[in-house]
Amino acid sequence: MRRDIFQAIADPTRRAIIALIALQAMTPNAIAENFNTTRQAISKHLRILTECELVKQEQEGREIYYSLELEKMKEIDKWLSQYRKIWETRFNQLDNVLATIKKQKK
Amino acid sequence: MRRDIFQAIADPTRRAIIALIALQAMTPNAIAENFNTTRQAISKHLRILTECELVKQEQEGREIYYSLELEKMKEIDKWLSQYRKIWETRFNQLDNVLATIKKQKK
DNA sequence: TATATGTGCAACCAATCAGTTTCACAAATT
DNA sequence: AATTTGTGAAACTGATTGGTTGCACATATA
Repeated sequence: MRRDIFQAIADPTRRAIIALIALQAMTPNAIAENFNTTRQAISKHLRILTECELVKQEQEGREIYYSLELEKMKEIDKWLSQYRKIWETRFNQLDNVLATIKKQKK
Repeated sequence: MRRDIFQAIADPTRRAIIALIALQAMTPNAIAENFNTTRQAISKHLRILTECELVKQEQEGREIYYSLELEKMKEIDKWLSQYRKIWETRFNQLDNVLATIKKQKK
């Protein structure tokens, strides 16, 4: 099933999961311990995150380790970059204005 | 009303609105012309975007101009930066590995 | 082999969401 | 003064969401 990354990161619990598994892979049970919900609710969140490939799984015996797929996070960065370009340009323009003012003062 | 930015950008129509008004302020009518929905639906999206301060309004007679609040977009960038840090570190680590391999070849 | 453990899936439910239609109202135009 | 134009708000609707409970099933452990 296709999934939208932006819709995936819209939920605060899912963002917290992402933060948790960013540095080390974790099992659903271990992840669920950090939240005030059932294991099944976390399992559903993990399914959504996996479906949009923000998270990958690795089976190890009966345990499944979930970890962050950083490559996919870059897609958000890519989307954001078009706006970053704008605010950097505006910042430079402001910089020029300030430089001009400074010059005129001299 | 408080609003979550991530929930606001989850909707594809709202992301399209953001893209539209990123470079120039626009009225709801002008924005709605670009979509296949009613003006009222766009009005609702604009309300949500305004509530989380991703978008600001400027009244001009009976017209209201909506434009992007770049400052707020930076909050997404800030959230993303913790993960950018990780992928940059990993990239450098990979870089070191490659450098070592290259050295050994010599 | 019997039991415990780790996990995903399906069915259900209340809440929220995105959209429509209808209305209200102020500012511009005739 | 009457009409048109630009807009937001309210009420309603079907779809989606996040959560729960109950179940199934494979892998460990006793």
